Amino acid sequence: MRLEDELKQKSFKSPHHRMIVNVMFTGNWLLKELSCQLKPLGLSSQQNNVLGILRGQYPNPATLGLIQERMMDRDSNATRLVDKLLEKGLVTRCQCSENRRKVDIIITEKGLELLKETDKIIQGLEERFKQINPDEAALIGELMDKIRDCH
Amino acid sequence: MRLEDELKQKSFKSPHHRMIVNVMFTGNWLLKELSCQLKPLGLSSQQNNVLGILRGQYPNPATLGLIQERMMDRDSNATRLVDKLLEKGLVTRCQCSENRRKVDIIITEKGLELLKETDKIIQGLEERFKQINPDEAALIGELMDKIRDCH
DNA sequence: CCTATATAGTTGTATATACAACTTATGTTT
DNA sequence: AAACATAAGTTGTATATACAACTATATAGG
Repeated sequence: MRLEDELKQKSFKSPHHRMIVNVMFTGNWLLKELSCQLKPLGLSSQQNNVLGILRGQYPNPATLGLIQERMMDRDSNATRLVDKLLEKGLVTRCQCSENRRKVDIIITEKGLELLKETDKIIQGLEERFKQINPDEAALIGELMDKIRDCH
Repeated sequence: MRLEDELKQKSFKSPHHRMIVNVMFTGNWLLKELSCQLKPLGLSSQQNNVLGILRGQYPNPATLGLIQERMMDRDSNATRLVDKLLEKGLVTRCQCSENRRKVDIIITEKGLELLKETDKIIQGLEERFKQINPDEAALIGELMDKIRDCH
């Protein structure tokens, strides 16, 4: 559906205005599609994001700082996200012996297993977008980079 | 900055995967840019969104239902958003006499004045994206529509 | 009419988010 | 080595969000 129909709005002031609103709207739309599919697994999109980062480090530990700088949404509270994952047994956490200010966080076997499920969800999402061909997908990616490159 | 550098990640599994992550990331990034500029005016982006919808109806009233179906984020609680705007004197609210289940919400003069300020902010944002030319902006808009058009 | 159903908002609650203040540990000066 | 500064996490709190349950009004059927 066109953005104008989604928002029941006749038009936008300029192509740039329409672009800004549409990227925010579509980003949020995508996030909700994803969240809603992750929910049955008991994961929020942010928790899934953290798990993915931990898998990237596996079998090495990650610190909260490392997690934070790689998260999609930097402002959220990594400590409490990790708390949640800990409760579910998806990660382990212990004080780093070399630098006791740091905490070492490692994804567990159970966490890795769960990620296999979420991988399938992401893959399902990708397949849902087959009306977008790979060239277009790449183009969209480049254009997004370009939007953020405005200083 | 490229998405890979933002997230300190080497690569993505496919152009589609990169697209999905990049649209979510960039949408959120845009939202924060906007929110952070609206904050000095004491408005959240959602409150600004509602005010804009009310201006679209002005001088006619809008009901909560109408607001809800036009909001960028439909799941948020329109009642409480309007409460906030009411506290700030930016809207009036009264029971609709023809159908007493409905409430008529109208933007006040003060609300209209404030929107002039937020218009400037949006315009400022648009100008920040001058590295994107109007054709590209239009293209991005169309591609966003296409992403959501996947049934 | 009286009951059932649908509509329009409101309220409650659990969770999440944003931001600032606070600990604790390490590094740096003098 | 004491004092100060910085770094890495944690905690507190106010606000926001998501979802479900609830209230009040209106419409429709028997």
